[in-house]
Amino acid sequence: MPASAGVRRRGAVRSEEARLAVLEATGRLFATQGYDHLTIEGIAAEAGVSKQTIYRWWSSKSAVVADALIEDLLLPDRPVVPDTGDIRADLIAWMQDLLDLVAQPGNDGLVRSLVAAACESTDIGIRLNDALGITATVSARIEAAVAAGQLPADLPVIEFVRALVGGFVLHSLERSEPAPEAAERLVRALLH
Amino acid sequence: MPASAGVRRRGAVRSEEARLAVLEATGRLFATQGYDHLTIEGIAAEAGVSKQTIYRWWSSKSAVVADALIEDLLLPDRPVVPDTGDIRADLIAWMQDLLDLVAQPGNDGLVRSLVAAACESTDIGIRLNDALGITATVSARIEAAVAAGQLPADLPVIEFVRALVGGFVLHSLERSEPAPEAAERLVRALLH
Amino acid sequence: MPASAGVRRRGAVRSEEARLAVLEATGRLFATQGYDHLTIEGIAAEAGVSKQTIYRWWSSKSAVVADALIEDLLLPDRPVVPDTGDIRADLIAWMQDLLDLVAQPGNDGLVRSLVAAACESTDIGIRLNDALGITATVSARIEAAVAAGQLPADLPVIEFVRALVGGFVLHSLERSEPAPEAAERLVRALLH
Amino acid sequence: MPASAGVRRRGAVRSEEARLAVLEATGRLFATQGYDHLTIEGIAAEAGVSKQTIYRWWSSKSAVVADALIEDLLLPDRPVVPDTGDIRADLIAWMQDLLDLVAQPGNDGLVRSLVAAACESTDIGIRLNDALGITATVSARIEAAVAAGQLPADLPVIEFVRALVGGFVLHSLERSEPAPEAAERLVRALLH
DNA sequence: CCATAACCGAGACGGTACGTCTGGTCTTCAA
DNA sequence: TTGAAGACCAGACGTACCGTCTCGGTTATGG
Repeated sequence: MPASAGVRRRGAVRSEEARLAVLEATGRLFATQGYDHLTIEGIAAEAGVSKQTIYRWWSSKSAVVADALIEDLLLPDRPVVPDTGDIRADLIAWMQDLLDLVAQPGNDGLVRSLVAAACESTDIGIRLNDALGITATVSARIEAAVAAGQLPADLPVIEFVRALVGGFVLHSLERSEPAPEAAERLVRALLH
Repeated sequence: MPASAGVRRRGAVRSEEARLAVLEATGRLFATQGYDHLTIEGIAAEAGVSKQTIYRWWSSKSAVVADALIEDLLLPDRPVVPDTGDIRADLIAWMQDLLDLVAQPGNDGLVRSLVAAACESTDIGIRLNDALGITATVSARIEAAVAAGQLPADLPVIEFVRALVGGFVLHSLERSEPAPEAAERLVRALLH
Repeated sequence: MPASAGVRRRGAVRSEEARLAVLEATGRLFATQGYDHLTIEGIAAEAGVSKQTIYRWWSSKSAVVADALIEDLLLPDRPVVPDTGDIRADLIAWMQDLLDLVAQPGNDGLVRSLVAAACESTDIGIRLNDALGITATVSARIEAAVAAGQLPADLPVIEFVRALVGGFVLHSLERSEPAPEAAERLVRALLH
Repeated sequence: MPASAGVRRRGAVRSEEARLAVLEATGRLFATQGYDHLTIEGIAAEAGVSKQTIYRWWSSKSAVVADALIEDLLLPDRPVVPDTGDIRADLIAWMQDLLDLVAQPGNDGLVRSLVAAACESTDIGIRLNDALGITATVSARIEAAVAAGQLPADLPVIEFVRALVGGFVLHSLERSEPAPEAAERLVRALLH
């Protein structure tokens, strides 16, 4: 029995159209301007929505971004972790895809923006992992490799993934020139 | 006579007093308010300096912070990497010191602020590593361990350090509760 | 159905309270500081209003002053032109009242400020005459005198008034000491 | 050689070159930008002179302008009052020349600028009359006309001139369109 | 079939900080 | 000692957003 339905309160219902317009506008502006140049007024204008409508449903800029993140409107085309059975080769390939992605013109500030957003908001920090599919996908592959005996049984998987992604993030923050062997070296630092 | 001195240009010389006052004010405010609540006007007021003097010598907030960073005015008391001969134990101890440092009240947002600053500015991103003494000290210890045969000869040292610090940074961004074995697990993820 | 109402534009309506606070603050500051020491920030602070509210409705300092002028908030107590039937005596009396007004302490720079304002802004220049009541009141008296045969039938009234007030203004700009017969001499220069 | 010169004080003497450069630069900028957009820094730059050199010798912007005025660098080509024996015709002609002068493109703000300068500075206000040649030339003509019996013997000459010029000034401040009979009407307002 | 209540757009409001500009003072160097 | 150069403090400029609020208008229940 859906007791939850309860007394449906009177009045107009939340406009799904407005909700989506806001999140999509956020995605567009995030891609072009980056996180810190994102403004509530800018989102409202881009979405054709009033500021009040945003403030009614989200508490802050970072909350809007966090929502856009879990709706998959910020990073539409994420690389997936391949599965060839060779964990080392798979991680290198995945790392390379990530490096290629951020090396593409227009994606310069993508990592920086995401990290900046994570710095401002606990929510984003937490969801970043989830939304990136990191925990879900990579961790699963790592655990499979552990089970297959390719990696030590007592490997702290979460920390391993964190180190891998963290290495990638710091590399991006340094804006190092894209070295061809960067992916291979990073993985080798962890799997030696 | 040192002709190298060249033609010293005329006019009053830059006030070292003002320069230091700005950087020290930046350090104080950074500690108390964090990077994003830092304002040029606030720094000017705290330093007893006019805004124009800041804009004359620095191009942006992040440039000021970058300078304060390399003058060691942002993180006065950084943990040092111990050297007992056991590289694993040393890294764990160092990691633990770092975790303890950011766990102290008032240092909550320290890592977040630094990373946020690094997101905004290439300079800060680059100098963050240098200024943290990471490259200098940790790398030296790692290389010594490689030379001593404790670590593989072909270990990519830079990437190793990046993964270690990156893991620490992501851990901080997630605001995970401080687990007692966090340091040990992170190091074990890399040295397995 | 009141079709006349038209499409009343949506959104909050302009705050009459804020509008008046700005103009009254302008009047107060104009009296104490004069036109050129008047600042938008000063007006905003005095009025308890944000700068943006001023910039939203007025294009410049002079526009604010022009508005304060036509709302009669700059020169609250202006002398009126008497009407005894003797046009010469009336003009002398009025001139004397004006001279006395600007001779009062605190009113030193009043004329200078008004003229300075008129120099900067076409609007103020035009409204200055209107607002001073010059055109309306004095011109009417002159025309009555013309009709009564006290003055020539072809007297260019506008130019006559302009010369009278202009003489007064130049006298004020010269900061001449207040001569007792100044009013009488000025009128006699015109009515000889 | 005048021994009276006494003990010529030591050190370099004031540079006449710099003094003139400042006044000429002031004249140029005054013509192009008007009084209120004139800045000390702008004059210094235009003159190739340091700010300090200006502040050492003049107390304010208006003092520089006042000096430029009496050196005849602000209004190089002033109309002169003709002398045909017919005082009415002469004044009309002179008035017309003045109106034509300010009607020329580029001279739009000339009167406004001068009056604005006079508003700021007593010195300028006083010298304006002198420098305009008003007192010297016009007054002489008026007095001659009085002596010739063309004007009443008891005419207050100073006030008469003031009314004439004041009428012209107010006319300019109003930015009225240039009427062909403006000069004639203004003079007729005074000589009726 | 209203009345109520919550929605929506628009946009005004008091604020904070921005980055620029000018003013007036000062310090340093060269002549 | 002067003039040129230019750093310094001070503070106003006009702009951009912030987060809150008040409007007039639009749905959707529920009495």
